[in-house]
Order: sequence, then structure tokens, then C-alpha cells
Amino acid sequence: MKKIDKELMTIGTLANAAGVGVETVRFYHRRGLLEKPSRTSGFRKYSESDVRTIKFVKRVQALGFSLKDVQDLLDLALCSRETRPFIAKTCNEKIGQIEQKIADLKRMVEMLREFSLICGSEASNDSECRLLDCFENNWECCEK
Amino acid sequence: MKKIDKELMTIGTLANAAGVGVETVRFYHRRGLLEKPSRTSGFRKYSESDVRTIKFVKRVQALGFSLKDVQDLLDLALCSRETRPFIAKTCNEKIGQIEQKIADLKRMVEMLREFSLICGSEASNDSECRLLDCFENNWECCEK
DNA sequence: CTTGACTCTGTACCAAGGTACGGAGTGTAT
DNA sequence: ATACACTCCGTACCTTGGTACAGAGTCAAG
Repeated sequence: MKKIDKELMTIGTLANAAGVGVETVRFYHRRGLLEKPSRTSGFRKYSESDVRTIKFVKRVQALGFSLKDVQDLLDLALCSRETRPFIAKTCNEKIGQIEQKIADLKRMVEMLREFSLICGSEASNDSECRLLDCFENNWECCEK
Repeated sequence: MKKIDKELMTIGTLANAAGVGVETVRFYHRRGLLEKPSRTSGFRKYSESDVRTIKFVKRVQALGFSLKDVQDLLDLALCSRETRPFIAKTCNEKIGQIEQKIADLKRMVEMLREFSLICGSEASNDSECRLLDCFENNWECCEK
């Protein structure tokens, strides 16, 4: 049976725990998303915190951010007197970007809802129109 | 001077108007995002509606959707009696996806705001913590 | 002390979404 | 009627974010 060290796991165990492939972990090293791990005799050794890092990467990525963006977030490194202004600045930039995206997505949902309501209901007419056209024409093309 | 036809422009004019490269337009043809244009003597001819299509593609794409997703939206083709149920279904699926994304992004913003407030303000302590850790530990690492 | 699962490094490959290039044809202003 | 910008098609190449070997070394159980 394999010896289980609560604190130090090998790359395979880490990958499994984080729900990614071993190659992905190594790729994240190359990209600098994971810091260089301690090694016992050539094998990389990881802790729970690495699992959390990878899960964080995956979560942020799923929100439409690039690995570069994720890196920025991870690099918001220390809460210290010197780094505070930079942290505040970076956070605010990122917040601005995300809020812009949320606003756009909301408009998109509005658009789809309206399209569904007007063009997808039984009451609508039979004019030929596409989502795109409806959007551009403020839905007039679908109304009676 | 080049003859300007209000209704029919060549690929270069289209690309320029839509803010993309000529090659991108041709690529969109290959992908089926733009329908086959009429041709005068071998040259593709486009109308204003093609400009709008490309802008739409770019907008939706910027929200984190793939070209496949964009194609789905564009293919919500006709408001006719037969296509209505399908339109309603597709719209609702897409709405669900987008709302999920919005919810995730909102949580992300919350997280960043809190981090900025706690770790980026003068009042915070000097403990070393990363965004990631703060997130995982419910911000306790940064509090006095 | 061997065996089998695991790890190492390096390089090659993949899909998406373009971008660039070569060689030929077109069209229009002068 | 010629120059020159624009277009055609096909193919090759680029970046991002991984995946997949190959060939060698390592660990731990039996």
C-alpha cells in the first residue's frame, strides 16, 4: 500500500484531488501559476494549498478569464503596508472589467427574453426575422 | 476614386466597417457564420446587414461565448409557426447559461471587493495572505 | 531485490480562432 | 492601356490552453 502523507502528496494525487490531469499541473508550473514545489528525491511534493490553487484557477477560468488574468489575481500576493495601494488598484481594475461583463450579459439576457417572448410565442406573427435582426430593429420586425 | 455602392461593398470595405480583418471575414465564411454572399464577377459583395452580423459575433464572443454558441444564436433563424418551440427552448437554455455566468461573476466581484476592503485598506494588519487564501478562509486571515 | 505503478524531462501534438502569404485575377483612375 | 490597389483561393502559420508520448529514473510492497 502506498504511504499516505497528509501534508505531502505527489503530482498524481494532487491532480486527482484537484480534478485535472497530471500534465495540466506540470503545465501550470511552466506558466508560473503554481510555485515551485519542494522535492524529495526528484519527485515534486504538494500540499492541500496547491489543490486549492488549482481549483481557484479552474473556477476563475470558467468565468471567462485567461490564465494571464488568473495569474494577476494569484499575484495579488501579500497584504502588507507596501503592497496595499497596488492591491486596491488591481482589484478595482478587475472589478470594473467584471462589472462591464455582467452588464453586457444582462443586456444579452434581456434580448433573449424579449426575443423568446415575441418570436417564440403562439401569438406572434409569421414574419421572417432573426435574433440579430430583431435586436438591431428593436424587435419591431416581430410585432404585429 | 472608388465607386461607392451604398448597398454592395467588397470584402475590404466590410471588414473595415466591422472592425475586423479581411481574413477574419473569409474565416467566418468557412465557419458558416456569414452566409454566402452574392458575387459580381468573382468578387464577394456585402450589405450593411453583414456588418451588423460581424459586430454581433464580436459582441457575443466578447461575453465569453464560442463561435459555436454564436452560430446557435444566429441560427435561431425564423419566427415562424414551426420554429417557435425550438426558439423558445434554445433561448431558455442560453438564458440559463448566461444567468449562471452572471451569478458566478457576481460572487467573484464580491470576493474582490471584500479582499480590497480588508487587505487593501490602511486599517488592515500586516499578516501575509493571498487572495486565494483569504477566499478559502473566509477572510479571517486578514482580520485583526 | 524484483516488479509494477508512479514520476521525471523534453518534445510533439491537438483544437479554437484567427493571421499571413504566394501567385493569379480584377477594376478603375489617369 | 497601364499602374496599382484590391480580390481570389489554398495553404501555412500563430497563440492559448492544454494532452500525449518516449525513454529513463524512483518508490514501496511482497
